[in-house]
Amino acid sequence: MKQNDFKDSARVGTATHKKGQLRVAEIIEIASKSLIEDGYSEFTIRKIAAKAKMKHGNLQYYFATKQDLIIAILRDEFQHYQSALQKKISNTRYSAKQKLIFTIDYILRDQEKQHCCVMFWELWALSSHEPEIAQIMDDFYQIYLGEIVNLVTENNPSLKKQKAMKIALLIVSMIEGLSLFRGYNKPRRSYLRGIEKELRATILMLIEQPNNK
Amino acid sequence: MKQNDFKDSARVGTATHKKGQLRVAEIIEIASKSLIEDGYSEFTIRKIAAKAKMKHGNLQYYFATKQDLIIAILRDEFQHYQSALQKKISNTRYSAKQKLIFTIDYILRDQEKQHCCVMFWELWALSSHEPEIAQIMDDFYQIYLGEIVNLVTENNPSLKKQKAMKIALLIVSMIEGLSLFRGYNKPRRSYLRGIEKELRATILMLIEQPNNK
DNA sequence: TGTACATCAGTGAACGCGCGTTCACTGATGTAC
DNA sequence: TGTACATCAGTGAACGCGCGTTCACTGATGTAC
Repeated sequence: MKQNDFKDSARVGTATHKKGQLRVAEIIEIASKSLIEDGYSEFTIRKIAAKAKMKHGNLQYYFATKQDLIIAILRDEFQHYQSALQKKISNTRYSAKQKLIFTIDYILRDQEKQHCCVMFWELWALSSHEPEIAQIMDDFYQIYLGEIVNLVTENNPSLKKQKAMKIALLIVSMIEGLSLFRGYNKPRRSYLRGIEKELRATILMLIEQPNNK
Repeated sequence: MKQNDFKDSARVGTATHKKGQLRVAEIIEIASKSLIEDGYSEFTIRKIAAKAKMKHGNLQYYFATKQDLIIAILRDEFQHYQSALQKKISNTRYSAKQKLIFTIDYILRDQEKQHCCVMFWELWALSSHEPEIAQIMDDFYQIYLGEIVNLVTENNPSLKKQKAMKIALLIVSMIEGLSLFRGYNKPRRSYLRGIEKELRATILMLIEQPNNK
């Protein structure tokens, strides 16, 4: 069997043996780190192979094209965010309000990390020219929004569904937009001091408003 | 005089004669269009020169390096946004509240355009690895925020400065974040219907809250 | 436990290509007199 | 108005480089008997 039969199959990046699986995970980790730290213009098969201390021919045994690799990274990354978020929210030890606050705080803490910020910013930019990446982005935000909608209705059951979704959308927009100002490496301006408290208060205000639809 | 004396000077992209100035403007326009439509990975000196129907040697007479060109595009672009915004806001025919609403609506309308969306998304991504671009981004948002702070305090003079700035920051974050959901080419989900009205109401609610700092 | 064999993992070399940049040169344009 | 000359604008060819991808091949590993 010639190697490019492998490429043509849907099994790209999905090794069957343990060694291969570890290798795939290793490549994804190193490649995503490289993307974050060096930026997309330094994101090349050859540079990543070098960082992973392997020949680039070998890297391409696992990921036949550069596109396959970047897709794999993003899929992996946002699956992690998704499950971390869901795990946080499904924790039943807390009241609805506590869960809301804890979730916001968790996202805000994550948002300060280089890895998280840059990954999202790259996702947003890449999605405008790569349909497959746009799909990953859409999938992620549908789930993210869905979780926030649940938190919103749990905190104010009187809200109609459409209203709750709009509120959730504004909350998520506000949080994502905030990353542009308080994310990694952004200047620490005075008005950022206590912005988290202000954000929490605004979110609660949004949720607790009477359903005047 | 050798040509690269020109490159070394600070006059890159600033032709002295009319013909050269027109050429610079033409290049910037074509290059920014190219960046928006084809994406950053297609953004090369040679491709842009071809689109401008000139030899790439000639393009490099005006912009000595690729970096110079992208910087010039972004500077030019965000200067336009800035002056358009300021022009909108400095219009004194309207009341404070009208100005606020009109400004929000103006930004939201702009946000639906491919050019605007993609330009911002590229800016956000590029700024995390290019200090000079990070500077352009910071400059722009400082002015943007400043204008919104003015609108906020005009609409509620009782707000203390730090509070007004926090409110402005949340407003801008919410608007910028919304571009991820209602921007160019994003799926038209049902909860997006009327989100503009919801946003306006939320912004007014934020501004009109008593100063309980 | 040993062995034969299929598949997996890794190597090394080559390919053609487009890239950014340099540079000597030419032709066009503006300006000083 | 004409002319000489400096500067501006544009050409064409070349450079070395790193890129993504291909492929024949080898060595390592797992599995069936």
